Amino acid sequence: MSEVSKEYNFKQAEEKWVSSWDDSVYYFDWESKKPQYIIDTPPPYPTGNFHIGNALNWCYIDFVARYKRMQGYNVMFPQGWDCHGLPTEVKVEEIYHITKNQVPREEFRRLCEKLTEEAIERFHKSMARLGLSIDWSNEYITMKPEYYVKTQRSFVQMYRNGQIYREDHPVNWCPRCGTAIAFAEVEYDSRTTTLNYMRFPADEGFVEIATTRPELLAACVAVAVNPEDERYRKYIGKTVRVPLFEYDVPVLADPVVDTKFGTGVVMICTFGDKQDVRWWMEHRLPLRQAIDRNGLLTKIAGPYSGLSVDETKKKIIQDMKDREIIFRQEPLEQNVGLCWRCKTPIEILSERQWFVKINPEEIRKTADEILWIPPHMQVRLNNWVDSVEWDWCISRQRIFATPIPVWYCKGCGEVLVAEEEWLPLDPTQTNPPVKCKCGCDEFIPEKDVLDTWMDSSISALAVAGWPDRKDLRMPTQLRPQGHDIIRTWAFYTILRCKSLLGIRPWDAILINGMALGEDGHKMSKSLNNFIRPEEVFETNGADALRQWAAMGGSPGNDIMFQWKEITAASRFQQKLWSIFRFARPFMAKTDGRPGQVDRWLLAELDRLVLAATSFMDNFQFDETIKAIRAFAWETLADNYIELVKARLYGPDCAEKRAAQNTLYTAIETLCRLMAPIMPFLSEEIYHSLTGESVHVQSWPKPLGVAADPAGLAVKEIAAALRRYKSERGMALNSPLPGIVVYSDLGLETVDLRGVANSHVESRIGKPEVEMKPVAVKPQMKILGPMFKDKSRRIIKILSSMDPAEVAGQKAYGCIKVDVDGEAIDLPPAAVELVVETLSAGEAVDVLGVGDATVLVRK
RNA sequence: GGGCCCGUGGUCUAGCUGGUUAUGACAUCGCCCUUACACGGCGGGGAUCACGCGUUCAAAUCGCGUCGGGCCCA
Repeated sequence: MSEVSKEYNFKQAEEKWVSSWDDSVYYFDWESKKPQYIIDTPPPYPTGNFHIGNALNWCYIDFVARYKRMQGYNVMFPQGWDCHGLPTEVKVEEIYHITKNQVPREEFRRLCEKLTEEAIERFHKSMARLGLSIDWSNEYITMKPEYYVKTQRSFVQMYRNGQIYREDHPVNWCPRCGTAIAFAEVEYDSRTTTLNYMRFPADEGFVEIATTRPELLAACVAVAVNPEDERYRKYIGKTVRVPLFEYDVPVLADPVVDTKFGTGVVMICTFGDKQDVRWWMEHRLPLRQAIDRNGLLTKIAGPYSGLSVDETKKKIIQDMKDREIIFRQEPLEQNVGLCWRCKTPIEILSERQWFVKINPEEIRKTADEILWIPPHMQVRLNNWVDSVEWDWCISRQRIFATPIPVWYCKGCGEVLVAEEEWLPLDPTQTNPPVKCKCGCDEFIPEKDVLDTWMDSSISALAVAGWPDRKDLRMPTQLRPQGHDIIRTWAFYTILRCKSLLGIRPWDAILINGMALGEDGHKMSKSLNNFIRPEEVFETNGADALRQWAAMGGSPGNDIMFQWKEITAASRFQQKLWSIFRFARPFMAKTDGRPGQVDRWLLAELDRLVLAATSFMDNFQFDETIKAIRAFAWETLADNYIELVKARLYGPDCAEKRAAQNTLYTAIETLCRLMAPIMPFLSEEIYHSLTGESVHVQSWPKPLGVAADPAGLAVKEIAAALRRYKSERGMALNSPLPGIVVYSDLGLETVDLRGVANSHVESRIGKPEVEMKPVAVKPQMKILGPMFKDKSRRIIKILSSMDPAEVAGQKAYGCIKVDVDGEAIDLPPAAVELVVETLSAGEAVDVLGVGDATVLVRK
């Protein structure tokens, strides 16, 4: 038998298994008769590196995937890459010092693809090192034609179904990125701006208006007042004159106008903010676009045209001050919409864009069919759905994204949407194979591309075999994701799946929290609280990081990265290793009939199996790992192994074989229970024990061993004897002069001898010592429901009674109490007694352990 | 301004469909090198479960309010 090192060499073991495991055992089997379990895994954005937050998310997924596989499911744990989008474009522009328009489209796209491929390679390495059981036969890469053909087909189908349309509509616009963005991509930040008070000439005198955006003066299409506002009632229906630009706009009445803000008169521009859009639509106002796609003022801004928003603001304020149009200014805290990517303030422009219809009712109903873990996360989705005002703008004026498969006829302007069989294609590279209805065969390609969420929101469909497989596997079983993308990825996926197939995308959605740094803040490089998974792989290994993820608490909670958790995880691994090292020479599958102590251990093991199964079924990974640790460390190592050591060291006999067999069963089962959370150490031990991989084994089932109270009693007596020695300063291996154990259970003494290091006698019954009841402990659990409001009185009376008297009555089967003259009978279970054992002989110590009594000769 | 989550020993955390002595980890104190493990063993100390009111025989757990922290949205 080869040497087993004293310390568990996690690095050597983990690296060995990473390079020798055969990934094909994790492949989804499309032909299998087993029940399917498809996980709609997040396709990460391949920029930068795999970070701790990813690791947390993927640990959850891997726990579930491995567990379900062992439970006999045909599991699919696919891995996608959400490649397209602005961050990669921006990175390419940085690296090559170019802008997207300085190189041909195809060239720019190629540079983006190259950068993405490199990132995917890095992610692959980290993921393998973390021990993820990914099904690489189901990898998808959204920038590849094999995937984006699906995105394009989904576009075409939704267009034909009337769920996608093209229209002039206000959109959020990022002037820096030069593209439209969706609301989900707008974030808000509080900034101090200036509220400018200015005078608009009216028929009689002036109307005073307060605005934060004087640079939009040329876009003013109306002013509005509250109809209840006495001050301005006379102006309603009349016009006022826009200063500087000298044209008239109507004065509208709208109850939304806040009479207490500014002067109570608001300028409506197209468009300063979302509220302007609402008013513009409601009152059917004209459009005056003063800002263009580059964030510069248009020609309607007269002298300011061609200037940026900031320049205009400065200049126009000065001009209006000079002419005494602006008569007052004050600072104001205001929330500004920013582009999520580059933090540039967004503008709202009216643009001809492509939109996906949003039906809030349908999304809410579909979300109700999904199991949300934890449930309150569904509220976040509902809040978002309720706040949606416009349809989803899906066209982007960028390059690195899925092309919109559309052309416009040069002759008649007719929109030509590609047929599904023509796909995949890029209209800027390919002409349609048909002529337009008008006979013209010249087309203008659609240069806009699709929002990246159009790619990733069909991930569930794509992995389940849509659109080509006849045996489409929808709905999938699980969507794991973070709570930060509920309003985007979860929302869009539900929307698209419902629109395309009319069903829910998943049976359940499991939300993980964010990984926080040790200081409790979100991990970021700028806060210097950033830990890379690779660091942990080096110092403590992947299993330790996985245990941290499991220990983090209930799903959905943000969890802090803590080195002490990693250290604790490593210690547990070392403990398991020591257990294995000790047990290895003894473990064997033999015929020994289990004794009382063995049966106790096996019953505890059954309890662990049942608990772990229920925890895993409910995604309570923290409870699972805690239960495993408690069993391995306390039950198995500190109690069972200490008890059976003497038997194992002794010569071959039935009792020894029973212990050998029990030890084998316990460790073999433990490995299978640990396999989803600690795949490396479990494999290391299991493989050495059986020669097989633990990852193709089944999840343990209880053996059906009934708990034997005698085994538990022996374990407790052993603990009491160890304590007895410890308290008297005796070495734990020093012999006690002699022990007699009294119990009605007929206790086996074989293991007590090893603990006492002396002869142990077991007798039935009670010893000749006085057992004196000294206190009565009322059992509220029983008394409360039985006697309700009387229970408080009963407790008082019980505590005033002689404990010996109560003990006597309890033994008799009924405790009589007198409550204010009323005689009440209590069941024996209503009280427990605290018993003090008094030594009768002079040379004996008496230990009361449960129902057993131990006499220790002095 | 609205919604959601959270506030438990020094630190982090479990429990929260109400019912013995409130879970675990780390830290801390005492004793112990007992032939798997000192990254160990045995034992101990440490919590008015944020605060207030209420419901109840009984509240960390349910309700209302206050304060504090976080997230999402306007």
